[in-house]
Amino acid sequence: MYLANPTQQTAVTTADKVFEQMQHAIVEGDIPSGSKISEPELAKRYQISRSTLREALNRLEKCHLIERKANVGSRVVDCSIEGLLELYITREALEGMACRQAALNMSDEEIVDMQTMLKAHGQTQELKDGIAYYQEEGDLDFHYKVILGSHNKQLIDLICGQLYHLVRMYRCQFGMNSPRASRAFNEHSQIIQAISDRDGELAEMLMRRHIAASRKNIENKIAQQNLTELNDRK
Amino acid sequence: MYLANPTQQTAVTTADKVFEQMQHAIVEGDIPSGSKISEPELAKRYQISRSTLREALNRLEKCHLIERKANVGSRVVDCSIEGLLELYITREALEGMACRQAALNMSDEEIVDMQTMLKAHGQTQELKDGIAYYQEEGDLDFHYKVILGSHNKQLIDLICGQLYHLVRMYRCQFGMNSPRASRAFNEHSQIIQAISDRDGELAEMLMRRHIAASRKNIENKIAQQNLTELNDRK
DNA sequence: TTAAGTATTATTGTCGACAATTATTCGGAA
DNA sequence: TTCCGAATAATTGTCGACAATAATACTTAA
Repeated sequence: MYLANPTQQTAVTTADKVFEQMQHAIVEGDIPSGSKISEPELAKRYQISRSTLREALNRLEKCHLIERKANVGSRVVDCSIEGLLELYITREALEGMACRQAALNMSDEEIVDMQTMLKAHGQTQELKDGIAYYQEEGDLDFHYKVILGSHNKQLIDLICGQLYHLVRMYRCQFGMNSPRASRAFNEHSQIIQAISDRDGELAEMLMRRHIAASRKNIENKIAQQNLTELNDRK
Repeated sequence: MYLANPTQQTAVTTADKVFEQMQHAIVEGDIPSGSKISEPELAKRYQISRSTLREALNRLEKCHLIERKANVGSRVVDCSIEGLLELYITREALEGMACRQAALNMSDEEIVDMQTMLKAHGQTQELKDGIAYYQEEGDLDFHYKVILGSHNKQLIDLICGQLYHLVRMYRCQFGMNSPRASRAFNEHSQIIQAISDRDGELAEMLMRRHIAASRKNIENKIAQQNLTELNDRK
């Protein structure tokens, strides 16, 4: 199942609904990464006029899932390794700062809530160890809670409203579930500890390491994957 | 005069042109911060249909200059002090990281170019000391060069394509030209030094301090301004 | 056969009108 | 007078058609 991000407001207009559908389709690769978007075709497929389709396309462009060129058309962004690494660099900067702000601005209730989640998360992990999926959901939940805890609208909008759609897209398309389950759990624990200690500096540092570790893990996986492909060809 | 940001591609379609005009108007306060946007009225003013106006509005929304609510309409974002501080927090995170990446990724030519700019900048400052305006332009030029030097599309797009429109808006509307002319120059020098030393860690740290100092300077100005207003009322 | 230029087709951009939703005004009852 | 509700007006969302631009196919000349 798809995890809705918490900043997304409920779709009211039909353009909103089509936007959400296309968002799913792009994130999960049903509309392939890098492919050109034909307005007439998609308008017909979703049974709407081109105007409302274009409205939906504008929102997709806003969260960096498609790119438009004037008088030429739209393409789905393509998932390159460079793009993935750039995304993680950006996450490191933004989520690191969000974590620092969370340590300063989170309410006590929010912190308790997060600790509760972590506990539940730990139990789930013990039960379904190896089953990556819930871990992934838990990971996203955790990150969302920290970001929202920053109480900084600018940060929240940039990360949840824009970056995380791309994050989910890369996770889907590169098949990167279940990264470092147990280590991630420990790292989450440390971060929550720093936040409840109101230690912004440490919180930022730990979050940055957490994301950097995730990035390096991905780099390794990709390198390993390339190696396997190389061997298969022989 | 208005300083175009370097990532903005030349306007080709009429929606683009209207977008640019409205962008100016909003940044400079001709369309007041916080005011509601009437689609029929603006379409008439710019002599275009509502469709192309809405296209322009979508781009304004993309760079966070207006906000839309379904079935209700658009408003120009309002410039609050909290918003300004949140913006600077975000800048600190993103530009700090951009600066680190610039230290790693900038070409030698780019570095030379930036050093040349700094030198010219210093002479201008000596000549027109006290005249804030050129200083401001120089400041933006410097920041743009560092950001572009990161060679990270994600960072470049987020900062130049989105944040900096808001930065310019706040600068205009709060009348914050000429902040800390001589100190800023020294800070810029140090940053360039760190970049040419390829010391990413130091470069990030210095850029973060530079922006944080700017933020604190603004906080002081606002506090002082409030104090003056309080005295005037007596 | 290849290359360039032109004609054709298809796609995107723009327009004005209608439908659906929200805001406002007006009237009546407490 | 004040508050609530219905009718009206205004605004936003959606639609289909036309205009302008880009991509494709075809023709012709070297």
